[in-house]
Amino acid sequence: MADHVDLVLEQWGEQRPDLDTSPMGVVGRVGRLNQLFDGELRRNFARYDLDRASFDVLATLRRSNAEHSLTPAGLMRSSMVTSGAISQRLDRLEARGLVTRTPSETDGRGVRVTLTDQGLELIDNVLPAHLETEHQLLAGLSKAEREQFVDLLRTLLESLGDKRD
Amino acid sequence: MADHVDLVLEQWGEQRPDLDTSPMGVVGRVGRLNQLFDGELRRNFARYDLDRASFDVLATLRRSNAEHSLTPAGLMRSSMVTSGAISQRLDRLEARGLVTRTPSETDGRGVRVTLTDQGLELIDNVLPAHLETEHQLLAGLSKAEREQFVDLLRTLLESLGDKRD
DNA sequence: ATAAAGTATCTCAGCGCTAAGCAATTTTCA
DNA sequence: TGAAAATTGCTTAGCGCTGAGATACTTTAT
Repeated sequence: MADHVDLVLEQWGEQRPDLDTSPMGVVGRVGRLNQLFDGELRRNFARYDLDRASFDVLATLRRSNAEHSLTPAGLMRSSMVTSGAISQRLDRLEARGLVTRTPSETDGRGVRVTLTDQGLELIDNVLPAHLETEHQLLAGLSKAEREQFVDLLRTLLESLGDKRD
Repeated sequence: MADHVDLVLEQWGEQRPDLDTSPMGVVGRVGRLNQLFDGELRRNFARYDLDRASFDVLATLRRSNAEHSLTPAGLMRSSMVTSGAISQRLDRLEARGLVTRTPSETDGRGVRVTLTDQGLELIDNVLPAHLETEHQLLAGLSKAEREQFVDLLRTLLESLGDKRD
């Protein structure tokens, strides 16, 4: 009947009854949920010597096209981190032989990042367990509730300018 | 009609039509939403030389009780970070004169963290703008949708063991 | 009374990210 | 065409967090 954020809002009601702290009920819960998700997902990744950052790169390459390749800029847009973070992620993955970097043929500045056979094998091995974990994380919601939830999340994301890039 | 995650799911549908990737529609959006929230909130905090971590500590102390004090362990439970992180956060806040650390009178191991007058003034100054920012971040949802959203978030958090501590 | 287990807090090495800045290349547009 | 602006990818200093471990104190159990 009550989660941690309910307690937080009660406390605000006592100490600062003049403020409308209800927005925290949403923003706070989204942050907390994200942290709980993250902790649970990390356990799976660790079994393959992966973290969420590496997984994101490998998964993005895997789904992008049949060649499993993309530019660093493309990876950056998809993952919402800075270009420096992408460079470093690629350094690590390249050192492990999971991706390769080759110069673009059409753009002298560009690089093409491609999943190696080993990288492809790894991500395809991780994926089923990852999806099963995510599935279990959502077990507390009925199918109808999950759909409702997705609709609300999408509405909010769109209102904040989240786009298909 | 479509956000970034819709594109992601389309791509998975093309490259791995055998997998049920629908859980990503929830988990991915929660992560993305959290990052968008975070970026927007940071702008406000920066105006007061704060980050989200410092704000969380100050706000937790502010709402906890009339003395605005708590133990490091209490702060840790509330914020979902490790004890090391709390120690370092307190180091910074103490150096800025926003909180004090005094030995507990009843427990030789314990410490009581208290908001200074300056800390109290700062957090009370930041709060209204912070709430206004959060309010605007949620402007894309109607009142009814927001309530629905909160209910779903709470249901999910409870199912994951989120408690009132 | 005392040993063992538990708790509270802190320290620190290692890690990944950001922010700022750089070099190289491509695009824009007067 | 040529200069300015934009884009691409990289480097690096600085920062905050985690994870492991240390210290000191308290509680539990015998």
